[in-house]
Amino acid sequence: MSDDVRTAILKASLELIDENGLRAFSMREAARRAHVSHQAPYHYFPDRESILAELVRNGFEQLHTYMSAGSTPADTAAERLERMGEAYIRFAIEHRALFRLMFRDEMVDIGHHPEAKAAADRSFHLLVEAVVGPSPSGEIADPAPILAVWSIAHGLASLELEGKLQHLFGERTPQEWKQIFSEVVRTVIPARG
Amino acid sequence: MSDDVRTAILKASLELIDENGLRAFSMREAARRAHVSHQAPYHYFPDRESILAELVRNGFEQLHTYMSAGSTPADTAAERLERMGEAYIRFAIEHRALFRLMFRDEMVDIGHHPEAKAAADRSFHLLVEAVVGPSPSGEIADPAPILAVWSIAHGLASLELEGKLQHLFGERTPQEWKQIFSEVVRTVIPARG
DNA sequence: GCTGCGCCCTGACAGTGTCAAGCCCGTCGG
DNA sequence: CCGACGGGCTTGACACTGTCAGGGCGCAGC
Repeated sequence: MSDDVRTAILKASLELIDENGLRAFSMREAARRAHVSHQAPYHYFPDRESILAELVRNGFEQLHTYMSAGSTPADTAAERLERMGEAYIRFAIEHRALFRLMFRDEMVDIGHHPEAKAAADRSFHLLVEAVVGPSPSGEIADPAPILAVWSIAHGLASLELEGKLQHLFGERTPQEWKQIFSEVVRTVIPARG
Repeated sequence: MSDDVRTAILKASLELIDENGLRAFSMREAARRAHVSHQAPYHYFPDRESILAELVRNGFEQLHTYMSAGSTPADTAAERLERMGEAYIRFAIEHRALFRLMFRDEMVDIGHHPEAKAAADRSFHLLVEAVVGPSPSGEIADPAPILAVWSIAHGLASLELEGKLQHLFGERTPQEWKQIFSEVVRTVIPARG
């Protein structure tokens, strides 16, 4: 039964940040929405950051799903990269608050939360394989091409989420943005050796 | 005289985030460091966000200095872009907390602070000119090439600041990172038409 | 029948941003 | 010379936060 409370707290926490941004999350408000006392969350999580870390872990698992859905092995490497970049950006836009949380290390220091870190590593490994081909060993000889595709996707997603693009390029429909994103990704990705 | 208090509060605020991250900032602690009461800041700023907005404005002015220092008109366009990207990333690394603050719209909503927005726009205009050449009119026909160079620089800087690069690629010296950054920037930037 | 423990509660504390009100002192009009 | 005024800063209070301390209730096992 008690897992009900745990999942209710997580659900309430995610709703809070989805509805009103990262600053809207508080343990006491999450507890209120889960209809438990302000101390009940401490029975399942050692502290505030651990609640968020669980959301981050789930987030990276969802991101993994997005990215792997976009990469069927039959295609060329360039096409896979393009679809993976689009999937990364689509995830960011469809889960705005969660994406921000996943990359804000002053809110969740991933080094303190091994399960979240493991999930993040799995997503990252998907990207590495798409760039350099299947490589079971974790070693990365040349980071530059991997960084190039990751940076472009992450940079675009970040600038969009922080409102810099609407702000500077004017309002556009989501459809138009998708078009522009594709163009940018396609412009840049074939450039790596 | 009273400007002394104002600048002392700003100085204390910047020190706080520099020393212990964005979460370390509080009005009361900044007031304490400025040796004034916890309400003195309200005499100069309407609220907490306005203090941070002033830091953001100063930050964008510094970023503008970094970027324009890297673009002397005699060079080729590609070289200018490369140096500007490096300057952008160098600014981020030399002012980690400030850079984060400048791009966190849930901490400072730039739309509510016209002076900060104006400073941000000036930096942005520098980038636009470097990509499409001098264009006094604010109109941007094709956002894709501008977005490409901005995203790569912003993505690299963000991933570095959030600790994702050390974390996944291992520890490297700042010198090595600079080398890798240059390589990435050079890989990507010539790719635009 | 007693003990222990999982599960959840109430209560308290220091810290926060912000509203309200007051105090000190230089300036200025009469 | 004196009284009102207002800029610059203060103390006090409020609701809210995360977290520590401790209690109570119901069930399992001895």
